[in-house]
Amino acid sequence: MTTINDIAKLAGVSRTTVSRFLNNSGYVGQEAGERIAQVINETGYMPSQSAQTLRTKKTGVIGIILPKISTETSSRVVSGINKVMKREGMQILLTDTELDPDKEIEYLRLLKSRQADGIILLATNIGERLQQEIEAFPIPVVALGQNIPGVPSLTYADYDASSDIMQLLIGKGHRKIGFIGVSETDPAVGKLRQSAYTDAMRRHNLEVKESWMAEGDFSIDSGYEAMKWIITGNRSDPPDAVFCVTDRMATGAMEYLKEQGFSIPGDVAVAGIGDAVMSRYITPSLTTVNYYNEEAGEAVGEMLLETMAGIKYSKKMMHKYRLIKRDSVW
Amino acid sequence: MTTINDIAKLAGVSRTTVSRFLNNSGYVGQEAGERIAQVINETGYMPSQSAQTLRTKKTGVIGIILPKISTETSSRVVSGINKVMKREGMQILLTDTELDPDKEIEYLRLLKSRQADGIILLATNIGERLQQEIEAFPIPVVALGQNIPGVPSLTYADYDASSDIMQLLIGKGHRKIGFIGVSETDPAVGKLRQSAYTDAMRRHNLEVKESWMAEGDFSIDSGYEAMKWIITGNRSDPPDAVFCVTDRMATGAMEYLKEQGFSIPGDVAVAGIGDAVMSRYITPSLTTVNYYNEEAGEAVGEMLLETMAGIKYSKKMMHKYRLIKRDSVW
DNA sequence: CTGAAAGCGCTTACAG
DNA sequence: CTGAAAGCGCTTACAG
Repeated sequence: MTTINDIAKLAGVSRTTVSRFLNNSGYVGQEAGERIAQVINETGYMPSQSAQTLRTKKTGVIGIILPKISTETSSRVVSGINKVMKREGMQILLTDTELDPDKEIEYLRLLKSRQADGIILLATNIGERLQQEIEAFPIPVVALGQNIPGVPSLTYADYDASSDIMQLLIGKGHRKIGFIGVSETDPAVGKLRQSAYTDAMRRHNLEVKESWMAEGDFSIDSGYEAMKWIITGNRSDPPDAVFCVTDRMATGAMEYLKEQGFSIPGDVAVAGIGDAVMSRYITPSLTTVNYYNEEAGEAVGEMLLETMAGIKYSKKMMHKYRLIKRDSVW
Repeated sequence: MTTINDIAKLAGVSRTTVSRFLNNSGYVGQEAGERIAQVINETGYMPSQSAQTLRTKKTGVIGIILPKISTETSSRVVSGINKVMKREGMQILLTDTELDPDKEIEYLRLLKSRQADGIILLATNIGERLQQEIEAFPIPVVALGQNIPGVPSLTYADYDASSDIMQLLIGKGHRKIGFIGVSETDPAVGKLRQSAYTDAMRRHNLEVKESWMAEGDFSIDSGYEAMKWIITGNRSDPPDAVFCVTDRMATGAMEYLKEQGFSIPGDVAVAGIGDAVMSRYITPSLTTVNYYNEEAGEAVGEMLLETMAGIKYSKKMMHKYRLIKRDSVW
């Protein structure tokens, strides 16, 4: 590999001058500059990132910690983050916890060792240890999707969006509303969305039956199983609507309902959250809420940039969302 | 940041010894080792990657060049690659060309400057310049999805899979088969799949009507428009089946057909390629072929590892696939 | 306008 | 079993 020394020699100047030329810092004589430019061109020289990093402490890389790489939400978010990082000439280092909370800490450390300039964390839980780790962390961290104390966080409007869904369902006359959620260890998706459900039911004096509530694990299959469990357990008194905290689980739930001959939304209305592409094309199309994940990615990217620039206040923001009424709810 | 010098001082040894301890190279006294281990633990010390890289020329990072980040195929592939790279303790640097061929070269150079240990290229085209760039490239490159001359490549069985689809359609008695493809600048998806279509038609002495063939751009909408164009242009003699080279375009095509009151597969059978999750849940469910993208990602990851290990033969492999018969074809 | 020198944090012969 | 020293490829005061 050609180094800055080779360039200097070939151009007949010192490497100091080459460096100045490269970084556009300080004066470089006209003639010298031209010779350097030429040599660089001929050799296809590229400065060594690791040497630069060692000196400047800047890698030009930010790390993203994702719960799961191959998910529609993740890829939309990454796409948004990528958009702003590209603008800044920064690269992205992807990291995937596969939903294992321990890995969140592990990757935080890894990214530290790789000297990421900043980190975007899409946490699924926010335990003690995680918070401690971040507190003493030498690298700017921002969170997306979960509110982490002391960390600039961009969250989705989980409670509000869920309330809107419930409002819609109740407004349409549904009284017996089931719920398919996920584990409450996930504050945003698990707790918040469920609270919105129970709060809405109570606010309208509707019965919250334990047997109408089931828990899935984000997968389509788990939605199918959850729906099955609810229906099987309430043969005589099935719900007439079901709120699923995720489009994928809603898809599974619909699959079961259709198999069993329930008409949607005639017998049972169904609503989800997330606006997966699929939701528009299944039959009936799914009523859901769009979280503008890509824009959220951009926004959290900007937050990170600001934080990296030294703006230290702990910013909390909630991202916009939009209720999308389709055919699975009348 | 704590450095190896801090650790050495705190443990009362030289940094040479700490380095040996860290890398498990050469002898380290029992007692010294224990002290070092302790100090490292207390400080949470992590060696600086850039310093290590500068010395060893290994970054532990591989680059992936993707046509588009937020796509089901991409995320499956990345997930597979990630699986094997994680095993090797390597990180992934993601790069997204947004379907711009110039960026393929740009990112190749970028990854060179970042000293990626290897590169996996998911090209969409394979122009002159790209090949030249790779030829003189100092870093191992492998390709997925396209066969690049002189480069170890793992390709999908585009021709065979498409032929199978056509065989199925023809076997079911379809004679007037339409085609929705993509630009032929894409050798794999554009050319190969189309060749399989025209070859199959000719082999069975079926007419290949220009007006039954349309071109989309991978998007659902473009499938919709392509189908519309075909139907509109053939009012008196519409095809009774259509082969779409992509599930997303097939989804759009079905959407249009359903809107227009065609029954699927009664009036028009539809088939795609890719096995998007969605394909299983739309109505009717879509006949398609599964390319095992995640496994392909693993396989190409292994190919890269081998290439990095110095195995230089230009390996060409074709990945397995599976025809999935569902309800959009009788 | 330009260069010599120090130093970033490691690893690796080499010598003991 | 351990350490001193050189060097990886840069950038950045500093001096001229």
